[in-house]
Amino acid sequence: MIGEALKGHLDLLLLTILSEGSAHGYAVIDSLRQRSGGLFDLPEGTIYPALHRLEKQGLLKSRWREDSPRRRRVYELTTKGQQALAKRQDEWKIFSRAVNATVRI
Amino acid sequence: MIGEALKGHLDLLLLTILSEGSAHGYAVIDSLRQRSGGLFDLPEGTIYPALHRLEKQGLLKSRWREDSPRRRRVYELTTKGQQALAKRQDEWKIFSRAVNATVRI
DNA sequence: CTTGACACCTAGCAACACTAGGTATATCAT
DNA sequence: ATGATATACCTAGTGTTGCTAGGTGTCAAG
Repeated sequence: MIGEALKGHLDLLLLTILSEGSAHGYAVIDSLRQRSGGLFDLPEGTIYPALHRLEKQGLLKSRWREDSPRRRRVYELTTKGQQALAKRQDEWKIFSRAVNATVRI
Repeated sequence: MIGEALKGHLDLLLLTILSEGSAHGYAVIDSLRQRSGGLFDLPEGTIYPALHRLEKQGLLKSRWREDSPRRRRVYELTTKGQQALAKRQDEWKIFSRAVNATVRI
């Protein structure tokens, strides 16, 4: 990635992906890579702890999917997670606008 | 500020401010507050260490301005700092575009 | 049967913004 | 005079975070 740029914005990305349907960790990594045009090619050591953190905060809930050939932990947004997503979207808009205003782009 | 959102983007802001003329720390804080519409109201404990860091990296150079009533350390961009600014601007564009693409704003 | 993709996990690290304290000078109101 | 406020600088320590680097195990392809 680009240094420390992602810090503080990863939650928004994860919540966004999961707002469009439940998914397991590895699939989230793929989605992020595809939707960002390859920029967000994040290591597992970034994604898994982040998902655990979000679940701990009550924004996600997970279950083991046993019917698939491989064991997978599938995450989905909680109601609280949906509200958090809306808030993070607002914060991103405000933040990016403020950066653009400061940098004059 | 908004949590950890600023992390990794502060250098871009500081280099931008100083690219438009030399300034001392306190003035930089004011500029950031004004240009961001009040959002970037950053504490001195954020600004001063950041300026020191940038100077250590050779992107800024500073001198004590003695002719003003108060002692002030005035910073200005080096050539290396100008190049770094251009790079940070590119990175910000790429990053914000990728976030917007992922979030679909 | 070994290589690689899939799929999960975590301890420890490095970087960063920030808190909370400090020093000192100038200005303004009481 | 004097206390308060704004200006102007500094830094040790903290908390959060993304990432590195290691690990386990399954499955398909060569």
